[in-house]
Amino acid sequence: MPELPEVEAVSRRLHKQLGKVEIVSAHILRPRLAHPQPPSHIEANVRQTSVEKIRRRGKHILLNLTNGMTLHFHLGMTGDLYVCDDYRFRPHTTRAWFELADGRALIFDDARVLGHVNLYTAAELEAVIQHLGVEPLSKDFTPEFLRERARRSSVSIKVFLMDQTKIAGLGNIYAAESLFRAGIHPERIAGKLRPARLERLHGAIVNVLEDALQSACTAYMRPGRFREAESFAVQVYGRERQRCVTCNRKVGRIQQGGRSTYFCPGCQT
DNA sequence: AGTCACCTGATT
DNA sequence: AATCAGGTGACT
Repeated sequence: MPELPEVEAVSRRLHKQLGKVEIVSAHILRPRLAHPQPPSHIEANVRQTSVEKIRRRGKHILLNLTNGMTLHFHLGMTGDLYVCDDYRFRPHTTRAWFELADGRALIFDDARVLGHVNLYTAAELEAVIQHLGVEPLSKDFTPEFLRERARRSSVSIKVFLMDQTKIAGLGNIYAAESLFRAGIHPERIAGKLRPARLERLHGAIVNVLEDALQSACTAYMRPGRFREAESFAVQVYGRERQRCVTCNRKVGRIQQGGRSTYFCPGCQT
């Protein structure tokens, strides 16, 4: 599920749903999620607080609590975070939940249990997120920034794009889609790309993320039905052996850093 | 810089 | 039964 656009949509939905309701209790059903903190640390310290502010940084969701601490979530591959109207009807894949004073519940739903939930002081939080790179939808993300960061990198551009310490929030799907839109082969070495190509890539990243954010927001705001027409239109991801939407050649798949990369051997050079 | 382990569920 | 998965950190 979640790369930057989906995580942003989850944050916005949460902002809408949550309001200033008191948290009555916390239940960490899978201790691994809170590792290395013991679940009791969260359970003991969130009760009788409420959420003051909701922020996103990269793929991380940060809930500032009224007691000065921050509830930190990372959704991993399959995580989702939302308010359920009745805590008694939480789904089977609920891995942590927070009972709210109005009878509702904040649910952390994560089939694969690869996500994280932690409770941090300001200093602890800083240590966790300080390594993150630029926000790609902020003013700080410029073609010059991308050029500077790519310059000394000897990894493939696909692996570079997924490095959270360089750009925070791109994952496997949108990295592949950005490279397709920019016409760049995923195995090109980041540091060897010419400025003009990096500039095109910069534009492609911003466009892909804006499109995907739009889609994610409309999709996530409707509980239940997902509207096909509004979902992000992938052009290469998951389309191995299907025809390229532009040149009609067959989309290929390779392995990079243990992940599948989809690309068009005709359009991406 | 590449591989693996962490988990579970959906799909082939 | 085997393979695949939108992530990340810890290992060679």
